[in-house]
Amino acid sequence: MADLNDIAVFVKVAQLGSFSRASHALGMPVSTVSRKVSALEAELGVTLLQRTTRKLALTSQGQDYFHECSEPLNLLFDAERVLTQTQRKPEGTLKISVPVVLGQDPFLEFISDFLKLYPRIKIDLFITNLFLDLIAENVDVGIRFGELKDSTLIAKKLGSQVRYVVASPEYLKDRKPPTKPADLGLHQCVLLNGKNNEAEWELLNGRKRAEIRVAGPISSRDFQSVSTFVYRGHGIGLLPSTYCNDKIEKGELVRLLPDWASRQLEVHAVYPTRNFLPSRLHVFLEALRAWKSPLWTLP
Amino acid sequence: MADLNDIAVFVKVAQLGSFSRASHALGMPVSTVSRKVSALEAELGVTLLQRTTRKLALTSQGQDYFHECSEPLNLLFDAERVLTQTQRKPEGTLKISVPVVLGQDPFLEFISDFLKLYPRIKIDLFITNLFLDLIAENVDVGIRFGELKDSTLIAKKLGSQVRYVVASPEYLKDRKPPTKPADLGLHQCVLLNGKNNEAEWELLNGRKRAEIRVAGPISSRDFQSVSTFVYRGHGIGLLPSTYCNDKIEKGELVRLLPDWASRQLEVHAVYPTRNFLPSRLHVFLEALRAWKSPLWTLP
DNA sequence: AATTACATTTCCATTTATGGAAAAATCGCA
DNA sequence: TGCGATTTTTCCATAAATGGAAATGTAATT
Repeated sequence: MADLNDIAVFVKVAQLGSFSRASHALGMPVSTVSRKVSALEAELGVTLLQRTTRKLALTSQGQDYFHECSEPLNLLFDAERVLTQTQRKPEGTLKISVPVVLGQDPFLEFISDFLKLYPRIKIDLFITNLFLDLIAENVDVGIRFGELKDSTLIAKKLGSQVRYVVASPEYLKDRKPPTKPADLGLHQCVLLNGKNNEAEWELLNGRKRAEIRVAGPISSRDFQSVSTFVYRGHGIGLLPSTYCNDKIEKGELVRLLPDWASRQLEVHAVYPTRNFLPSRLHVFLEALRAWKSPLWTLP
Repeated sequence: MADLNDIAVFVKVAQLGSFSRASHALGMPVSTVSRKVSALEAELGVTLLQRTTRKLALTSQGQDYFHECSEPLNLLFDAERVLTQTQRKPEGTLKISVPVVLGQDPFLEFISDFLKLYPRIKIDLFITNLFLDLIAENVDVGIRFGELKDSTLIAKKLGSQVRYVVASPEYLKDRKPPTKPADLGLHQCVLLNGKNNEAEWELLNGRKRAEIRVAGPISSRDFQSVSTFVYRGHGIGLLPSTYCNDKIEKGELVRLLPDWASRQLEVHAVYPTRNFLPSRLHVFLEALRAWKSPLWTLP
């Protein structure tokens, strides 16, 4: 196939009816314009332009070819303009994947505020605990708790989360509080993502580690629900510190086994490697970094 | 603007989902494909392809850009295919300009035969004695009698024409035949393109030249008509030898002043300079060269 | 877990394209 | 008719692109 840049040059010459004017318009020397048009004619085996040093006319084939090529070239130019404009402006669709625990008012409010700040951005939100291959699923960014698996993604740390063993005074009123982790097995617990309303809790105390099988009457998939049931005395919970600290201070919750806590989880925003970050992703990451989430503490 | 060839390469990679397959399809080394796609991304400031050495996926912007560019590139490819196909096959429209004297059955029959031979060719015929600028008027080919003026045209000699002074025996029956050119002024003459039924005839006899003002009752614009009136005894005519020789041999016409004749006119096919002759023009010129025209003798 | 196969990226010698200047040609004006 | 202005074409030193080989990295297989 002919050199596409030569075609664009030819079209510009045909439009302006002059090699000189075309060279000005294209920002290239007249000698280059001349050579490229001649090269195109040679490649096609067709005379497109009838020319002397002072006169220029399209041959009938040149006219046909010019008409056939003008529109596609305009479309290509438009495609580039739209692409680069979108890239530079915070606009377009962001596909975001977050775990179910984030699918709550605090995060939804954050998203709402973000969209009010950037009205040209659209959000396509996946709230799932399933592992998503961000590249294959064409997801722009995900939020991940805990260890990261996919090393081809870029990770930006958002914060960290530690969880405490807590219960309401009401729950504890008629009960003997646990004095060691194993005692939890004797208690009703409110679970996050329990299986058959059972779960394994891993607790650390310095170098000491305990794994306890716990059970309870209620299991839910997000900390909002879980914490509400804990607050209302339905059992002991293992809640992020951000859900507890205020209430513990106010006496509305009691921290149990205070020397023990969950393993500290790192929270990251992850996204596929890109040489050029779209503006919309860039501003989203910045907003995310600044957000005081109830689910993690800032670094 | 981005390098259009880079765009075409990107589109092929996106289509085939592989640099290697794209390099085979495009007949270029994989290193070139890689570099061109990277160059395009750099120029646009956008990551179009998400890639590891084993995985390739379009970013959402890459997908959009791919969809925007596929159709225009196909259109450009089609335009080239149509152009080069038309160039190689005898098809398309031929614009032909001929003087009025050719606008007769013999030439029209020639054109008819030509079109039957090449049914895909179309003829746009100008029968005019006006001088046409072939380039400006986008005329493919013209037939010219006499000296050529436009040096930027290519001329192919078709033949030559000389005209004789003749009259029918019927006309001469009761008249004294002319014995020198000046005597023609005393006779009725049948004119070609006369003004007010008068014309100037230039006759040569070796180095001798005579210019005679002649007049007559009939003037017409083509040799078919003129010769018919001469045959029927309406006066003396200055007819192309090709119209006379047979009839002179048969005694149906009498050549007068046999030492004198018109200046010899060269007949050419002329067409604008072209580095690449369309097939349709090429075959037309060959047919014209081979045609035994009543208006000129072959070289 | 290690190795192999295969794909993409990078490097460098060679080839090709470019841009500026000069040559050539044409048209308009005096 | 001749000259000057302007445009296109050609030439050549320089810059950039290319293609092949090697390097790098990833995924599949053993």
